[in-house]
Amino acid sequence: MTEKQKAILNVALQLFAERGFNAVPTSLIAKEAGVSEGLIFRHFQNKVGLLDAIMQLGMDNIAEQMDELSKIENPEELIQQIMEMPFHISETEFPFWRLVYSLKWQTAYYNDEMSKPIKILLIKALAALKYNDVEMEANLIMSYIDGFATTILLKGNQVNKQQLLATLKKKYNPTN
Amino acid sequence: MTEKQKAILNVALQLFAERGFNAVPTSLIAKEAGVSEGLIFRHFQNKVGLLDAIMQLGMDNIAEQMDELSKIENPEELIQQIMEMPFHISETEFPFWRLVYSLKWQTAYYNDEMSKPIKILLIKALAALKYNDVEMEANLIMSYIDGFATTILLKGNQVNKQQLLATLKKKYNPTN
Amino acid sequence: MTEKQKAILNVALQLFAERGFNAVPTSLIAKEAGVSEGLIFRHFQNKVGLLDAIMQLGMDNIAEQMDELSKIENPEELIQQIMEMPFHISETEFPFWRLVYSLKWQTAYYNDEMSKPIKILLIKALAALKYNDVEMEANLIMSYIDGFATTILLKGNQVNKQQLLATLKKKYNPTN
Amino acid sequence: MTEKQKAILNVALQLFAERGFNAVPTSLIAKEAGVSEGLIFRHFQNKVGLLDAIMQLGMDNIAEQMDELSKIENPEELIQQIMEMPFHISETEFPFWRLVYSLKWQTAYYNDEMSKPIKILLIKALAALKYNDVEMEANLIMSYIDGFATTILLKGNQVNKQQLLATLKKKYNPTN
DNA sequence: TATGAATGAGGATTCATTCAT
DNA sequence: TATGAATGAATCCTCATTCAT
Repeated sequence: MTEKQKAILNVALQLFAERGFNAVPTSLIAKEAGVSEGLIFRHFQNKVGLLDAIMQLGMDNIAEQMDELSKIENPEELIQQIMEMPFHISETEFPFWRLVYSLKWQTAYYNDEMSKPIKILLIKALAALKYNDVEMEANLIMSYIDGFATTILLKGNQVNKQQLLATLKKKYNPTN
Repeated sequence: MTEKQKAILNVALQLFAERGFNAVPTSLIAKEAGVSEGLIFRHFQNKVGLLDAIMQLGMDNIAEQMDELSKIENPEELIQQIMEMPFHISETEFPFWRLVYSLKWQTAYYNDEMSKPIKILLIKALAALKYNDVEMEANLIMSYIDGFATTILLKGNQVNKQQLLATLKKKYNPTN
Repeated sequence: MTEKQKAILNVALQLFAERGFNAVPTSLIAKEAGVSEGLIFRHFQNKVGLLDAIMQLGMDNIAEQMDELSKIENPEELIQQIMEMPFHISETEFPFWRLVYSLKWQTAYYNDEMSKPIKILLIKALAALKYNDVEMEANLIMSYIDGFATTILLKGNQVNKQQLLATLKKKYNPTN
Repeated sequence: MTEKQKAILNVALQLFAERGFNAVPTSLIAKEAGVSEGLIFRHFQNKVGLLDAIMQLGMDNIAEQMDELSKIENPEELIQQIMEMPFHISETEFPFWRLVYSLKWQTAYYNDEMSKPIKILLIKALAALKYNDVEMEANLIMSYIDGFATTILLKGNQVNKQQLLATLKKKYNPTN
């Protein structure tokens, strides 16, 4: 991958995340990335192809994080870690996750591809803990996660992440 | 308000909610509403004006619900009712809430205007219960709400709302 | 049909006939017709839609001429008239026929839709004259017609049409 | 001429003949020929240069056929041979002749360069036969040729060439 | 109030062509 | 000789918006 390709992907991710996919013209991406508009199409076929490439890259990163999580053997610990995920999103990952969440609301694209692997891990851990309704409990936790992710991604530093997490930890106990 | 105005507002709401504001051309709204393209602009000035009108109408509805909530005097009961709000969104309100949530992700428009009155109510109730960090606790609950709203609005009937609510009720106790 | 629609159709026909469909940008059509480029697409959907409209109009005209021809009862006379068709193309019909012939060479579009009704008439007349191989004789005459049309449409007034027709008439006798 | 040059010329000829010069992007030629896009321009300067090279090659081939024809001393025989030319186009020459005929209809390029040498030969033969209006008779025959070429190049094997030629031979006698 | 023809700026995409390697 | 990344002008088309009726 050339430097210019990387520049396009980076700039497009930032802009899509900030303004939404449909609100960003390819001409702006080209300008901000310092490349000709034609180059976007040469490398990614069309605007959706560019989005696909961005999502693919992001999913590759997630795959690594998933690998880390799946190494955790204690189910309680695993559930805890999964619930804390939104709190550990790094600055560099913010744009990607903003994009993922904004796309959720446009039926046309990627709905919840992104969350499936997490849910599978969760279900395994919950089953190990002998929950009655594993599916429903997983839904509940996934909802929590979506809620925290929404707050953190949208409010940014308007909210004290560490304190919020502490409050959550006091309250939530997976085994009760 | 004429029948045609209502038709425009209805159709626009449905389409904006399904595809996102930017992805819906005014020409399509006109066609689906059975009116001329010009009429939209005569009534609402421009596309953003149409969105404003939709949001205003939605907020008027919420105001009524707020009035109901603010009549609850028991703070625990109030908190409970607020947390359950996403579970009580009626089918007819789905498009409006989908629109609200999708707009959250596009910095350009309405960020959280919509949630402020709820948060204020919540803070009052939490203060009455002598919470230490009222603001943080309110943030936590607002996150929960966003999470459940996301699940319910996006998954629709793929998820069993009643069961999910029951599971939540077992777990969550505002005073612990 | 508005004046502007007619202007677009006229200008497009002239330009397509002169330079070929693919070599004419819609921006040029708009400019020459004195309309905005958008109007072309509003009325004809896309560039091919514009071509379709032009062809449809032309075919409607031909239908009238076909009606005239089909009234001729004497088969020899009919064949004679058909063979002379290229010589009677009026100045105003030139662009249309140039377009028809130029499109023949681009497999993607209208191949010989245009000539079918003529061939059918021809076959009927030849059958009435008890030809052995009616189909083959029709092919021969259609080839002649294509040849004369090619000469007349491409050479314009470089060639003396009347004299050429006279020479042909001396030579060709359908019944020999 | 390298293999790659030949590949470019071959592929370009096929594509130009099938779809028309303007409808074929150089990128497609490069891809189908298995060469880089830049190579076309290194060898042929620009797209028109490529067309020129194709036409030149074709004309060189025709020159050979012209030499053969010009050896025929009997004028009646010569005229006969010229009229039969379209029937003797080999499969491999089809694309070239299709291209020649399609270009006739786009004023920008080669008009009838290609037919001039044939017409000269024809005029010589007709003069030898003491025709009154040699020019007009030549035009008539050239029209026939264009007509048969059109039929044969466009209808391909939908039409029985041998039978059509036989029918023509029965009918046409240059000296009547 | 309502229509729908018309506009023009801008959007995605294509394509001939250049150039560093 | 050959590649393929890169360009930028041009092309088809969309869309919010205006305006005469």
